[in-house]
Amino acid sequence: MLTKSELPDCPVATTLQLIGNKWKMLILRNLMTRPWRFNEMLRSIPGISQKVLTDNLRALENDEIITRTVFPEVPPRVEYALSDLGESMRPIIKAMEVWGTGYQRLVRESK
Amino acid sequence: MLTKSELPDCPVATTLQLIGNKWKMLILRNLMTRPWRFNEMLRSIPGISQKVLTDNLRALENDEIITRTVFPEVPPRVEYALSDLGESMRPIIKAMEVWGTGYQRLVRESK
DNA sequence: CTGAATCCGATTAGATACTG
DNA sequence: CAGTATCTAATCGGATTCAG
Repeated sequence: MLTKSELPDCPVATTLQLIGNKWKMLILRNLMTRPWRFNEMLRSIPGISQKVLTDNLRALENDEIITRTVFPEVPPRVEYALSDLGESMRPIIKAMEVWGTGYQRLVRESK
Repeated sequence: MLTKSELPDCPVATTLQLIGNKWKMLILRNLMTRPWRFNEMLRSIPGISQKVLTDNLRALENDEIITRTVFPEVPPRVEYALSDLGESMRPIIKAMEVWGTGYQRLVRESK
C-alpha cells in the first residue's frame, strides 16, 4: 500500500500512481476473467517483453493489487490472480472496455 | 481518429492507445469540470513541464478528444475543452476517481 | 500568454544469456 | 516453466531559449 506521504491529493492521480501505464491495465484486463500463468500472460499481450512483464507483475504484487501463488510442482507453476483490492478495480477496466468497444465501432464504420 | 490498421483487437488496448498515459488522464480529469487555459492547466498538474503538456494536448487534439480554441485577444487566450468524443470518456475518469477516493480512505485510516 | 525549438540527461524498454 | 542479470537502444522528460 502507498504511504500517506506518497498519496496525491487527487483521487485520479492516486489511481494512476498504482496502475498508470498501459501494461498494468492490460495485465488487469486479463486477470479480470481468471487467474493466469506467467508465459500464458506473456503470449497474450502483444509487444510486451519478459522483463517488462516481470517488472509490472512485481509492482502490482507490491501494491497488493494482485497475488502470486507458487505451486510446488514439476514443472513449476505460478499463478497470478486479482486480490480483493484488484477486484475492486473492475469498474475502471470495464469502463475502458465499454468505451473502447464503442470507439472501435466508430472507426470500423467510417470510410 | 485512429485508422483501421492502428486499431487493436482488444477494446481496452484501443482506449489505452488514445489515453494510455497518466498525463492525458490528468488533463481529461481537469477538462471534465470546464474548459481550461494553458497556463492554468500547467499550474494545476504538479510535475508536468510545458513541453510535455503541449505534446499531450496536441496528441489529444489530433485524436479529436479535445478541442483547442484561440481567442484573438491581447494577451492571447487559448481554451481547451472536451469534444463530444472526450465527453464520452467521462465514465472512465469517474471510475478512477471513485476508486482513488476509496483507496485514499484506506490509506488514511491505516496506522 | 501560449506556445515552438533545441539540447541533453534520465528513465524505460528490448535483446540476450543464464538459472533453479 | 518462470524467472534473473546484464547490457544496450530507444523513448521520454526537463531546462532553456526564443517568438507571435
